[in-house]
Amino acid sequence: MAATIKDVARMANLSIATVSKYINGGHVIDANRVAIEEAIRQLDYRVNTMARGLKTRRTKSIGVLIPSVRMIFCMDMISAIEDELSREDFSTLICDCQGRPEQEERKMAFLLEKQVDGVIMMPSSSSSVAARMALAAGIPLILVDRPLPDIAADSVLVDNMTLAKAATTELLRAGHQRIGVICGPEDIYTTKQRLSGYYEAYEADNTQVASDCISFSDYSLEGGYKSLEKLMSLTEPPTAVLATNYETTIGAIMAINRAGLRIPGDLSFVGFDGLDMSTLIKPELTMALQPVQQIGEQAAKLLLGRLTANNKSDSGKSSIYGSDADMIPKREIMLAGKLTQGSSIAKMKI
Amino acid sequence: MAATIKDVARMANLSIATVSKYINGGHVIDANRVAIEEAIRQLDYRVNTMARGLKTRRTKSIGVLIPSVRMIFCMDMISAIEDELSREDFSTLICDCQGRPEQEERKMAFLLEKQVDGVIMMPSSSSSVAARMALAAGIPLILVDRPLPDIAADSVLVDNMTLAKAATTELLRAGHQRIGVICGPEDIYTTKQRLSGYYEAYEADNTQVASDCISFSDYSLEGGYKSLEKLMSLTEPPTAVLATNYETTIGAIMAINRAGLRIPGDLSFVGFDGLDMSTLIKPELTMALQPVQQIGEQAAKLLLGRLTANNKSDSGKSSIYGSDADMIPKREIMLAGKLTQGSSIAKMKI
DNA sequence: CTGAAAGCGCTTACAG
DNA sequence: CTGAAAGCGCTTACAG
Repeated sequence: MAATIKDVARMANLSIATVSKYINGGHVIDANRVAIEEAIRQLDYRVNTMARGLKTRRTKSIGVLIPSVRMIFCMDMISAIEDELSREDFSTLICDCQGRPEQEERKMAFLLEKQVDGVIMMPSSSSSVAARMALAAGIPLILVDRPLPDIAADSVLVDNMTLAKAATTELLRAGHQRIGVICGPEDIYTTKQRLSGYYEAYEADNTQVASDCISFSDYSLEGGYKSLEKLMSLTEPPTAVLATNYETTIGAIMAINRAGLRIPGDLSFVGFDGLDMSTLIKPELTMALQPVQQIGEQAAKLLLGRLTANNKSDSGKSSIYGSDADMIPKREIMLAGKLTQGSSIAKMKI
Repeated sequence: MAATIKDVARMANLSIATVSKYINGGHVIDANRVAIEEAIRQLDYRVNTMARGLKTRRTKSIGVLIPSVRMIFCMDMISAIEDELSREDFSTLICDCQGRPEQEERKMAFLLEKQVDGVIMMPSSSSSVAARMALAAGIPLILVDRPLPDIAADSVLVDNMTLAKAATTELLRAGHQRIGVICGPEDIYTTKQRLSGYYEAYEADNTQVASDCISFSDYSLEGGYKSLEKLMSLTEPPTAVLATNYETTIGAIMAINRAGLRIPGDLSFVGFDGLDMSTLIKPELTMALQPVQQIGEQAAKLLLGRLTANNKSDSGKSSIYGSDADMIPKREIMLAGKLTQGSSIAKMKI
C-alpha cells in the first residue's frame, strides 16, 4: 500500500495541511521541513495525482493530435513538445490519426474523455470539427504547422512561403528555368504556401513558370521517388528539383541515384528538412530547413501560458466575458526557416 | 462548469449510486436507463476520470518507454500499442530517451510519478535499473524487443536469430560466400541475435565466415550508408549484403545507388523491415520482416491481461505471496519474422 | 433493482 | 506558520 499524505503527517507529527503546504512549495519552519522531508523519504511517499487533480481540476496532461506518427517532422516536433512539457511536470498524450483524417474527431473525443488540460493539434485536413470540440470543452487549443479556417486559436506556423521562395530563387539565380518541385497533397496548407513561394520567386525573376514541372505527392518517401521519376521522364526534364519535405527529399535522392544521375552535374537539387543528411550526402545539399524543434517548443510554451492565465482567472472573480485567458488576444507565431548553403546547385550557362 | 454525476442523478430523479451503476455497465430498469441516457445527453456529462481513479486506484493510463522516437520500428510499434490500448479506454504516455540511455531512469520516474497502471518498455541498454523501478512500484512491466538480465517480466520478442539465419541462408544458397552484414551497435541484444543467425547459417552451410564483411553501425540511415561504403571499399568486397533494420536498409540502398551499383547485377541485397519500400525499389527486394504490428498488439494484450488479473486479486483476499498477478508465470512471447521473396538476389556461378 | 453513506487522498479558505 | 474541516466527484459494500 502506497503511503498517503496522512502517513507523512503522522510520522512528522504535523497536520496534513502543513505537509500539503510544504509539498506545494509553501514555507514551513525549518524543523518541520526536515521532519517532513525525512518522512517522505522513509515512506517513499508520492503525491496521488488523482486526488490532487480532483481538487485542482487539472490532470496535468495535454493531448497532442497529429496526422501520422510516420512523419519525421511530427516525431521531432513531438519530442520537443514532450521535453518542454515534462519540465513543467505535464504528461503528453499522443494521438495519431494513422494517416486517416476521419479519425481525427474520434481521437479528439478520446483526449477530451481523458480530460487533458489542453491540446496541441496539427490538423489532418481543413476540417475544423475536431478543433471546435476542444474549444467547446473550454480548454486551450494550439494549432501547429497548419492554421484552420474560422478557428480562433493560438498557432505556431513556419513562413513556408518565404522559405520556398528563397530556395527557388537560389535555383533561378543559378540560371535554372525549369525547376521541378515535389509538393505535398494539393489541398494542404503547407503545399499551397510552399507552392506560392515557388511562384513568387518566378514572378520576381520575371521568368515563366514551367507548370509541367510541378508534381504533387503524398509527402511520402515513395511519393518523392515517383515524383522525381515522373519529372525526369518529361520530354524536357527539369534541370533542377526542389523537394518540399523530409520524406520526399529522401525518396527523390533515391530515385536520382537510382537513375544514375549526379548532383549537381546532371541535376541540381534542393532538399527540405533533412539536416541529418548533410553529413551523408555528397556533395552537401543545399537545404530548406524548418525550425522543427522550435515549433514544438513554442507550441508547448504558448499552451503553458494559456494554462497559467486560466489558473489566475479561476482564483480571481470571473469575468462575464469568460475566463481571462479568453481575453488574451490569439497569438500567431510565425517562425522563419533557413536555407543552408550546400553545393548541390550547378550554375547554368545561359 | 462541467456536469457531475449528481446533476445527472437529479435530472433523472435517481440516486447517484444508480447512475453510477448504469455508467459502469450495471443493469437498471428500462425506464431509468432511458432517463439516465437522456440526462447524460442533455448535460453533456462525462465521467470525471480523476474522481473515478481516486476510488478505483487506477489511472487507466500506461507508460511506453522507448530509446528513441526516431526509429520507424518504435513508432510503428507504438502506433499498434496505442490502438490496442485505446480500445480498452487506456491512454498511452510515451516517453523516449532521445537516444540517451542515461535518460531512461528519469523517464521511468516520470511515468511512475504519473501513476501509470503499467509500463511497456523497450530497453535502451542492458541496464535493468529502470525496469526494477517499475517492479518496485508494484505495477506490471512488459519488455519488448529486448529482454533484460535478471528481470522476470513478461516479454514480447522476435525470433531474430531464425530470421537472420533464413536471410543469410538464402544468400548462401544462391552461391554467395562473402556476405556483408550491416549490424546495429555491437552490445545490443538484437544485434547479437541477428549476428548469431548469420553465423549459424554459415555454419550450417559449412562455409567460412568472412569476418571483414561484418560491419557494426548505430542502426541509423547514416550508419547504413557508411557501412555499405566501407564494405564495398574492401579489397575484396562482398557480393551480397544484408541490412538488419529499416534505417540501415534505406541508408545502404542510398549508398548502393550512389555508387552506381545495380541490384542484383552488381550486388545482391536483402533488406529488413521495409515493407513499404517494396513497391518502390525495383527489382523488388527480398526482405526480412518483423511482425511489428503484432509485437505492439501482443505487448498491449499481455499488459491488459496482467491488469485484469490484478483487479481480480484486489477484490479477493490477498495472498501472502503478493497479488495473484505475481503468481501467473512470466510469459515470453516469441514471434516469428518472415522472409519475402523478391528478386534482389543473383545466383553466383560457382 | 435502488439508495444512503462512507471514504478514496488531496487542497484550500478560514481561524488561530 | 499551523491545524481542523469541508469538499472535489466518484465507487462500493451494505441494506432494503
